[in-house]
Amino acid sequence: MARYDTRQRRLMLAWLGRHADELVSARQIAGELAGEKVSLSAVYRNLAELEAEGKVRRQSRGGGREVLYQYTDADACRGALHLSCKKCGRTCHMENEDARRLVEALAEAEGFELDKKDTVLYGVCEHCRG
Amino acid sequence: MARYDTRQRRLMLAWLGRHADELVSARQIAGELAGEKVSLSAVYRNLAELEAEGKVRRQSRGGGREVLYQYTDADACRGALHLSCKKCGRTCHMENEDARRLVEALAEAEGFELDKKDTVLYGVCEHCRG
DNA sequence: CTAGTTGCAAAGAGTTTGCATGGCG
DNA sequence: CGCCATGCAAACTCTTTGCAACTAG
Repeated sequence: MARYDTRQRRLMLAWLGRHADELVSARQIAGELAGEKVSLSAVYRNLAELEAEGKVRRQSRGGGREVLYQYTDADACRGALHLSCKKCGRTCHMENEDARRLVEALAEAEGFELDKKDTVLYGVCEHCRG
Repeated sequence: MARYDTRQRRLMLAWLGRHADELVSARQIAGELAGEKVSLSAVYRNLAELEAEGKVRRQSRGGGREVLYQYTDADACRGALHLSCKKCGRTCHMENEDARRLVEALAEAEGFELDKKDTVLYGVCEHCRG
């Protein structure tokens, strides 16, 4: 995957880098890069590839009415729980120790085995609460 | 909304009642009721109405690749956290007291204000763990 | 030169909508 | 009878795919 370093891929990664951890739609990315002549299909194909590589996470909002992509550092995600802020759209990672404790408490109280990589907690982040 | 009591609506509610708390797709519902001559558009329109009434929750799986509906008792959902089982597809409600504690712990540890009605925790339920 | 990538347009899947018809009250 | 709901097909949106042209290595 991603064997060639193309102009489109480079532009996309550059844009994503400037918007790391934000939730953005495919259309939005294509719109931003339209001036640079990057087609919508290239955006979709590269997003799929980045998702397979674990560099992009795909998630939805509004019960599936909106599909959004998020460029993240894969390492920061390992074993972390995702907290998505409804105000600023950013995602923070719950610290591993806290996450582990939460998962444990859930297993004990409800007998429910939480899958961290599939769940996203929605709410308002520390920064936006001020 | 739902001012008339139609045959289609009655059939849909009956079927949903038999599958309460399960995650089902619109297509699946329409398929089950196809023999009863209920059109796909009626299914969609009634689902939208039920969602507006708070009797059906819409949620997605696989980052938006799948949109599923869930018929729930609105009262049981008040203030509860949803736990969705990836194996049996059922949703259980986390007890209020436990949910409250979790929300509090999250606020304290991460400064994150969890929105219960928007988040769904994925994993494996007590029953399926055996 | 060879193989991965792109662009475009067509194909798909899922969902919504317009309009005439049908059915509840 | 009046108005809401339904069915059907067309319209839409988002995403994927086929294929010829292009380009990185």
